[in-house]
Amino acid sequence: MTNRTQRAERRTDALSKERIVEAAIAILDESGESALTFRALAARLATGSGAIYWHVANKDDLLAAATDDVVARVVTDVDDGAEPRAAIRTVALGVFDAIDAHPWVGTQLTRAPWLAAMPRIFEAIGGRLQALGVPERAWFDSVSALVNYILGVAGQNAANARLHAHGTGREALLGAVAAQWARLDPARYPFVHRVAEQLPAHDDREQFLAGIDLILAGVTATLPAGTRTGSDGSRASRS
Amino acid sequence: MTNRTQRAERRTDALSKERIVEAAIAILDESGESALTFRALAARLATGSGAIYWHVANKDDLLAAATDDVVARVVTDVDDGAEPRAAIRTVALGVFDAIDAHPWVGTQLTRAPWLAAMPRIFEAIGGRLQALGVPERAWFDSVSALVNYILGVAGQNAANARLHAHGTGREALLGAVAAQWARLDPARYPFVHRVAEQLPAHDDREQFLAGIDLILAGVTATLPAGTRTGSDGSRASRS
DNA sequence: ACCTGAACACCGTTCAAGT
DNA sequence: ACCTGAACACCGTTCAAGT
Repeated sequence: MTNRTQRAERRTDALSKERIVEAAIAILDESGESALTFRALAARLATGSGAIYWHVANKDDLLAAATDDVVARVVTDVDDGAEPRAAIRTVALGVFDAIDAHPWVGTQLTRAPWLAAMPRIFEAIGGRLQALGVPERAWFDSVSALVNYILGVAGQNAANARLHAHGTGREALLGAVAAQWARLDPARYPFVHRVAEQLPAHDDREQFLAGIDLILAGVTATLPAGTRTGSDGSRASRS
Repeated sequence: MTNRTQRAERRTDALSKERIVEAAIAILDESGESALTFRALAARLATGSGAIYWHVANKDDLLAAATDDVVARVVTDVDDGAEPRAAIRTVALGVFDAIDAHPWVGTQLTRAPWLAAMPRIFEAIGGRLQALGVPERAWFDSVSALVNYILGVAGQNAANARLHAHGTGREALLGAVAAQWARLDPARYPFVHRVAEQLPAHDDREQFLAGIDLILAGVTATLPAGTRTGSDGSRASRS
């Protein structure tokens, strides 16, 4: 009987998967992916490194749980009544911003795409494709295209953030890449030369959205005749 | 004088960055990313681990060189006279197949996108967008969309390959994911449920191409009026 | 100039021992 | 049932010492 109440009144500092994941996210956000070690985690939780293994299978399991935590927060609260294309843009931007705030999420998403976070993204986007009038046989290819694009950007941003952590600022990084591209043989890399000029000034978030709009334009263009409704979503948004 | 000829007649087993990269690729292909250690590399090259550091800055440098090696082979030999859309598909498929054959390339490409391999892909695809009539202000966003999509798929494939290495076969993996998706609450994940059925039967390569076609359809759809030529590349290819 | 290999400062993970 | 922390089997990287 007393056991019962004791368990209910469990001290808040008792170890649990939730508290471990929470601490892991804090370390990842504060100090980056390389700072998350079982020793650092144990120190922050004031326990032994072995204790963590009682609640978590291994480091991959821990990272998967942390990633799912962040993604779940983003994907769920999107207005259900919104126009499908707008809703897809909102979801995609949500994932983009989440990775901007937690770059390690980008790394995880591209390394372990089958984890719990993935169905969340699939559902959030896929449901809207359906509403858009995309025929069922094209569903899978269409979500897949959008999600793979999002994951590609996620990986890039995470990689850039890794450099930022090493001291390089965003401008310095873009400048260095632009300079490297400008140094390539113009005869063999004419296109890269032209694009290099646009690189330092471009806005990551705007370019991300432009890509989403491009894919949505493709989805709309391949819609069965007579189903097309609303704008084609290809307008370059400037806000 | 004798030094001169001696250097020219250097034994083929002398250490060099090329030989190190070659050995690294062999280890990566034969035994996967986790098998590439400086100790294993030193053993294969019959030298000390420290010797490798004379020719290579660190492990990242080594992986970047190995990746560039593989990508360079793929991207260069694409027919220059081909129709732009067909050429883009060829380049994309080349990268896809390279990652299929060397999954570790996918990991690297998504982790270090600014490396030497990236301008190669940008040029190969961007040049064709130009030929397609895409206006200059849309170049950057368009290549970026295509390349990010390719990188997204690259990451996925690499992740899947990591599982394959751990013993799980492709069918078993797809089956497990499909089963996991089918177990989700149908009320909250209706779309995922429907798509789960298509998952085990789908062809990765075809789906990849479908995504490329979707983006190309979007590029075509947003082309200035009067510029559109040829097919819109949106045909769902079944072979 | 280039190579050797022991040593350093770490990791993730395990496990006997405790409560 | 849960926690402790030393120990194990690794890593990437460095560096004095060799040739």
